[in-house]
Amino acid sequence: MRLKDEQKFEAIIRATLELTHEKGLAGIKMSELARKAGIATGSLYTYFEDKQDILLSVDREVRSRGAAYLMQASTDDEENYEGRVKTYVGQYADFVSANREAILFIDLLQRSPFMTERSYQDTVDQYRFTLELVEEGQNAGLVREGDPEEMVHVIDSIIKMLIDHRQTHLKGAYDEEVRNRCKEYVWAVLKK
Amino acid sequence: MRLKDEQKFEAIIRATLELTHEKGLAGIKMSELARKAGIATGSLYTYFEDKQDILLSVDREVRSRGAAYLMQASTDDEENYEGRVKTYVGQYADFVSANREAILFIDLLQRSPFMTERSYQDTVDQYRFTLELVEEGQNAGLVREGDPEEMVHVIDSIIKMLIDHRQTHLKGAYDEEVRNRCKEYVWAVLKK
Amino acid sequence: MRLKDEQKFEAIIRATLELTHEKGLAGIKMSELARKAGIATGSLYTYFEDKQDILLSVDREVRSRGAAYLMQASTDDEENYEGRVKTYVGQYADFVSANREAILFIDLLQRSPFMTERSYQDTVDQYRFTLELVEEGQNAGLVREGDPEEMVHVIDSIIKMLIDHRQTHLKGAYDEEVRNRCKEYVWAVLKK
Amino acid sequence: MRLKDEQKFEAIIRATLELTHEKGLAGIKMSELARKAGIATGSLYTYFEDKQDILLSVDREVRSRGAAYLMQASTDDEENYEGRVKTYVGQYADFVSANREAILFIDLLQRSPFMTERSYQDTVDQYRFTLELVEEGQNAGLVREGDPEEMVHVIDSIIKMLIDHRQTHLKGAYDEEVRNRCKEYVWAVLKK
DNA sequence: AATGAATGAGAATTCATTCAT
DNA sequence: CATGAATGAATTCTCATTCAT
Repeated sequence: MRLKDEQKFEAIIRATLELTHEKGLAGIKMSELARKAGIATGSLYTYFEDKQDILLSVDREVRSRGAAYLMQASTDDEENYEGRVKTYVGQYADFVSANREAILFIDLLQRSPFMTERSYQDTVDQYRFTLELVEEGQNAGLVREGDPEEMVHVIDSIIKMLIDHRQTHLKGAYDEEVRNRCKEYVWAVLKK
Repeated sequence: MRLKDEQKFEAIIRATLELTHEKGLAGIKMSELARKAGIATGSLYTYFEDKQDILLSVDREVRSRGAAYLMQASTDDEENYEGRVKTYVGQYADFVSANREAILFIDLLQRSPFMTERSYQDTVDQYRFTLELVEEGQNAGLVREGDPEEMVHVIDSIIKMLIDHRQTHLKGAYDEEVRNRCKEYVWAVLKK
Repeated sequence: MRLKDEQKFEAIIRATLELTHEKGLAGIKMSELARKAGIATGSLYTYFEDKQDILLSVDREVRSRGAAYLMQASTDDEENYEGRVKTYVGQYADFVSANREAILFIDLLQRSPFMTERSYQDTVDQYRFTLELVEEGQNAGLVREGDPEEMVHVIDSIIKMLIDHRQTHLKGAYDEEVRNRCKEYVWAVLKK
Repeated sequence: MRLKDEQKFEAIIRATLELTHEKGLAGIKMSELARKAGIATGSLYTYFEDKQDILLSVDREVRSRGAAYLMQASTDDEENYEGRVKTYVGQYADFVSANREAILFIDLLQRSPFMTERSYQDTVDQYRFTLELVEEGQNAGLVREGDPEEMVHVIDSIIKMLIDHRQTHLKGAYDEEVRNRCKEYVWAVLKK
């Protein structure tokens, strides 16, 4: 797998995300996928075992890229907690905006029959940094009591909804304004 | 269509929601759907034009039932605004919990090859009551400034996330505790 | 079969002919046939065994009516042979015009898989009168030499074509003019 | 469509004509058609959209070949008009005899649920040469008066009937004798 | 008898996967 | 390796026939 052409591998991933965005998981046909990736149908099988392999590989790839991004998100030099949270939320919002297709893909795959097993741990790992930020706030008495994990999910859903709503329903572009609203709403939920 | 038996119509809708929950949209086979609904495969075509017609009809049906439920939700005799919001959120949470399959279905259908077009208006109608509640709060100076429609979506996503997280990740049943947390988080987002 | 309602039997025959005219044999659906005949689908099976039985029955019925008509065609009191031929052709043309649907039906059924066997004799019987008229002319030295049976078929096809062409392509009604042209062309073929 | 193999396209057309001849239009099954054409069922869909597309394509193909044949039919070096007509009728009869399946197919397709619309023009084009020959004869005072188009149809039906009668009813082969009879009968109809 | 919904065998169609070029 | 036509198993859909009302 993935012998010669790293570029084609990339193209297939991109095509999968685009196609999922357009027609959902159920709408992915190997022939269309190939066309979108600019290769022949048969060539898909040079890079991947079968259809499920493509989907799971895209999932893996996209998750690891997301984790990498969130890992390197820095909040260090901010003085107070609220500021650090907002900085982080801003970064997270940027990431979500830049990776809407990937996020949708993961979301759909999660609840699909293609997903045989998916360790819950994966998801936890991904949110480790956010989780720690929330727990720190709780320890400092700045954040409301409650299951931090649940709170992370709520935060996550708020940010995704704000960005999706802006782009899908209002046809507007992601901008500083949405970014700030993410910060506001998240902080409203967190603060004691 | 739908000549004889209202019960069969119902059975098909129920079977569609169950099957979608179990295997995703792509996993719906007419034969299995018929078996689950307790009728012959061919009979599906007595009630519906084709597969897409089934899915779009289920979508329509489920949406209109949701809208009907939310319309009749009463908050009248509560004295103060906060109390009325929380009563409403509680009812909303009950509804979401009782209709998870339907909500998943709508969500998946949205991005699927079966969905040709979907007027945004549909969604707005559904949220009319919630929208009015938010606007009332803003007029009374009790709710934060901001696009009320966006706020409604945020509220919606918070409630759905809380319930989904409890049931999917924590394998817990929906109960008074989750219900209360919905109220808390929503109020935190709304209040000035 | 054909117990109570002779009228329904008639209606089914008429519906079959109409439907065949509109969509050909391949386009006959039991449900549509029933609707056109003004009865329920299931009722077709009260009058006929199955689909093939309908088609063969219609064939039998229509043929026997045609034969009856042609049998009673009279040419007796005309003085000369040419006049008798033309009188007969006129009557035959009237018949063809009045029974276009039935004639088309027989024609299509002839070459269809529904027609398991069809004794050649049937056809010959039908044309007996015409045949005798031709043979009489040959014996009197008024008609060209040649296989009389073949000649009858040629005459038949000329008349049908003239009437069909007028009605189908020219959208015109059958009238004295076409009737006369039938006589002319037929006599041109026959006369020595 | 029709990307690779012109031969397969040909095979499908041939198979369609054969199958129609054997079992009628209603008897054409995609699976059988594929078997007869020597390809897999699914491959039919590489060359054609669906069943209707096959039938209409065969119709188009067969008509255009017929038109091409009749176009190139030469009558040039014959001295007199009668001779030229007879030469042409002979060629026409050869063509009809060699293409009975195609002619049957067109005839059946005409009145079938597959035929949506069929411009009358198509047929006229096909007969252009015959038409001109008749008109020439009329102008020279050698051919009877009358609508030339109608006359062409009559001629056409005579030739088809003669050949069909010989082959179907008399089980005889097409030969010089039938060919000559075609000439005789047609000339009898035309000549003034 | 009449009705028309229900049935399911069978035909049409789709599409992941293979394979000859 | 790349290609895209070919394959046929799996699925959707049709419709003659049956049957409960």
